[in-house]
Amino acid sequence: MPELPEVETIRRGLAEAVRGRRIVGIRMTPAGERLLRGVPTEAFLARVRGRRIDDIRRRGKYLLFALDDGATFVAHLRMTGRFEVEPGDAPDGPFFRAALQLDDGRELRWRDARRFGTWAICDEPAALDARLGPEPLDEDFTIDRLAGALAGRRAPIKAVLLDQRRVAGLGNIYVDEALHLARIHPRRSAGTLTRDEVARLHAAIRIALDKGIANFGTTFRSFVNAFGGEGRNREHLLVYGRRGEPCASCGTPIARIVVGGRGTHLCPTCQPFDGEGDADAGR
DNA sequence: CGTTACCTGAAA
DNA sequence: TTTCAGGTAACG
Repeated sequence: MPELPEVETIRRGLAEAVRGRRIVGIRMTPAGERLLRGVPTEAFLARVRGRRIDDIRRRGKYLLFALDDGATFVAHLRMTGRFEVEPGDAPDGPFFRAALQLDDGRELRWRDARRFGTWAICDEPAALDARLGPEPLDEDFTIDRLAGALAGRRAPIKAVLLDQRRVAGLGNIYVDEALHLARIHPRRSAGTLTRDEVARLHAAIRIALDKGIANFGTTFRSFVNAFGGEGRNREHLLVYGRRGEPCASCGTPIARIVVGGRGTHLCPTCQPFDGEGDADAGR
């Protein structure tokens, strides 16, 4: 479900709703235990009970709750995880797995149909940097930095952009959108991009992500913000989920192919496969 | 490097 | 009934 813009949207909502609150307890369902990946609920509770949430940050697609003892509660929503802040007496609703109880009677509730999401306590959140590439919206994400991440890679550009160690926060939707904006075919071998193409891609990544944030995220299935509201970026997408619809630039029907095992949307006219080999719009 | 597994619901 | 799903880690 969530890529950088969706996680950022949730982060902003959570910052508004729960910053400064203390965690007074936890509710964990049997299906929710998997969240902790083997850490006993009691051990997790011992780390968070009584702690004040001083800040909510984001790194890539991770949500980081800075606690008042210096520890960090790290959550990843994977495909279908949701965080919503609700009154403690509201119904749990579908896919409810766990909740952190707050000192004002509300709860930070976790719902996750597919149960891929994870919760952890981390004493050294900087360790995430070893596994994650640069933040694409930060100053230090330069054209050179992107060029370095792509250099020598033979994998399709789309696969490289989805690799969180190269650039953090991009997922299937925004990669397709960025490649379309940059007029680059998703199957182009990453290392073959010209300097001009890398520069276009660099700008396109930021445009696609900024737009997603400005529209409060893209809701295709399960994404909702911290208050249960849907994002409105879906109607602004240029290619993702628009198979068969005319390209806004040239009118050619948007194609859907598979790249790196992922459904991939592109305009075969605006994004010709001219980098190597022969044109291949279909497939 | 590509493929599979992890789960389960929703859509085709 | 079958296919697909916005993510990632673990395979071979």
